[in-house]
Amino acid sequence: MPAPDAEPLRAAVLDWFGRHARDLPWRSADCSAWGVLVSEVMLQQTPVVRVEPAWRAWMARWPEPADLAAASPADVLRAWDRLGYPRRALRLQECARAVVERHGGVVPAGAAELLALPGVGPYTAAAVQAFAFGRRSVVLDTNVRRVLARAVQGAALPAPSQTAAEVRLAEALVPADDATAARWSAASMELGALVCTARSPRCEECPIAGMCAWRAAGRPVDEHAGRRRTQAWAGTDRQVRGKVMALLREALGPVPAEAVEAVWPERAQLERCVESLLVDGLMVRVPGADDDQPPVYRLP
DNA sequence: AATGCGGGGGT
DNA sequence: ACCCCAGCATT
Repeated sequence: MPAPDAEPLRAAVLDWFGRHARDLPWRSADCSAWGVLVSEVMLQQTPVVRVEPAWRAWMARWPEPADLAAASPADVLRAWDRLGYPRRALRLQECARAVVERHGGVVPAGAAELLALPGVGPYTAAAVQAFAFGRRSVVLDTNVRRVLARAVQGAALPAPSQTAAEVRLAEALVPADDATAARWSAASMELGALVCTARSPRCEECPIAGMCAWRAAGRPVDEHAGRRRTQAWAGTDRQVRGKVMALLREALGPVPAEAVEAVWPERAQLERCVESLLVDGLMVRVPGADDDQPPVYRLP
């Protein structure tokens, strides 16, 4: 299964990348390693088009780890705005503080040091090594997984969860030298993002259509279809938490309990969500002045 | 290995 | 309506 024709495949993708790579700000030659790390955390489950303006504003406001480390969490959460999963914003600030405390304010280049940072997992650590430091690493995100599933494995889509076999395959395809490996990582991701897309792939524009196992097999349907149930959204705790966070972000000051309760009619669910937001450190409860006065809530 | 965790845009 | 998006932390 490890593609016998790895070299032509890599060459075609790298050549295509040279002509079609997007001009994203975190790819700029003068972007700092911290800028790359910030972009990667923002891009964890949030599309590029929504991250780009947020990243520009964020980096203008807090250009160095020490700047973000010194900010108030409330400001951080407001600047995060609607990027989603606001716990990531808190982790990014914890990450900034860890970089300052453990590494003197300089983003580390080693895999172990990167993985030890809050909010940094296998993907992000590999991405920072490649894109910030030009080092060889195995960058295996949803885009690369899909490209490899189709081109090499002949499947419509990768398995719901990442397998060890996928990591081995990806590893086998990464070029040996640092510079080419880093460029391959960006190129294979970009191909998945722009051409080999999940929904309606543009095979007619694909530089490796001629060597694609999925296309050669007649583009069979997804074998995991039906087993991919999406998480419901309407009425979930995630939706309720999102409403509470939106209220707190937009408020100028502390919010009365009554206003928090107004965002959702089901009392028990709202209480559960408020408690979880408190546990997550995404909000703070300030007791009322009197014992029988209701509390107020604010961002941390 | 499974779950929980936002929010918006494309199809 | 449904699906997807440069995942991570926790259980």
